[in-house]
Amino acid sequence: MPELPEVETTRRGIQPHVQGKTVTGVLIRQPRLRWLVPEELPQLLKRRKLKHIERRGKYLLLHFSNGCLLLHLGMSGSLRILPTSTPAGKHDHFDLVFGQQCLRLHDPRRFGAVLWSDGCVEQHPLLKNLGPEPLSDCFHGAHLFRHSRNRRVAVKQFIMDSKVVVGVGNIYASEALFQAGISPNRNCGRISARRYEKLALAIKEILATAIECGGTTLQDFVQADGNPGYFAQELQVYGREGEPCLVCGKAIQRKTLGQRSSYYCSHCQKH
DNA sequence: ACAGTAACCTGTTTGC
DNA sequence: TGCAAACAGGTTACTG
Repeated sequence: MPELPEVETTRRGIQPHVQGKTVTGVLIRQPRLRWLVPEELPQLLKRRKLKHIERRGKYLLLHFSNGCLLLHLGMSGSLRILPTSTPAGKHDHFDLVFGQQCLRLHDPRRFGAVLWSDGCVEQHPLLKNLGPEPLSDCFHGAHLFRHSRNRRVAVKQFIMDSKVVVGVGNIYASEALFQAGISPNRNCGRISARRYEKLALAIKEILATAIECGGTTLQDFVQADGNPGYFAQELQVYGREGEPCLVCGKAIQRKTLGQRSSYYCSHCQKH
C-alpha cells in the first residue's frame, strides 16, 4: 500500500493530534511484525513527550527525548487516530496511547515494523544506506545518471531501489516512467543524462501531486482520519492493463519485472 | 558491487 | 459451490 505520498499523508494527518502530547500507555497486541516489536517499549515510552514526527523515505520517525520510535507501514499498514476506547480489530497490532486518544497501527499482512532507536536514528541500519529524498534538491537527473553507470537492471527496478532514491514504489515508478516516456524495461545504464533529467522531474511532480491528493487508495489505504486518498483517479497506467492509453489510445501493457507488475504504453514509452 | 530469487504474512480475486 | 492459484502498495536476506 503505502509509498511515499501515503506515508507523508499519514504523517500530516497524525502529527497535529499527537505532537507535544505525553504517552500514557503502549499496547503491543501482536509483536510478530516484519521484526519483533521490542517488548521494553512501554517502559521506554511511558510519560515521555512526543517531540515531533519526521518522515525518512517510507519510515516515520517519532522523536522522544530518549530516542526514536521507527514505524513502517509495509504493504498493508495504516495508522489512525482513534478514541482510546475504540475496540481493537483483528489486525490492530499496536497502540500508542495519549490519554483519551490513541495512535493505532492496523496491518493485515504484518510486513510493517515498529522499532526503537536510541542514539542517532540516521545511523540506524535500516536508514543509514538510504538514498536522497526525491522531493529534496539533492535529488536530480544527474544523481540518477551517475548512479546508473555500470549498472544494467531495468530502469523501473533501478528507481525503486531505496539506495538510489527513497519512496518510489510500484505505483509511482510506473506512473513516472510513463510521464517521462521511458520504457520500464530499458537498461538503466544506457539512458542519457537528458532523459534522466526528465525522469527525475516526473518523479518529483507525481509524488508532489499524489501528496496533494492525500495518496492513492487501491483497496485499504486510509488517511489518519479514515478517509481514502484520491490520487487513484489520476493514475495513467497503473492497474490499467488492456485499457486505452489516455494519450494515444493504444492498450496499456502489463509485464512482470523483478517480481512486480509494471504497466506501460508501448507507443508512448520508448525503449 | 551487482543481479536474481525467496522469504516474511493475510486477504481478495480469478479460473477451473 | 469449492478449491487452488495468482496477485496485492515493501524490503531484507541470501545466493551466485
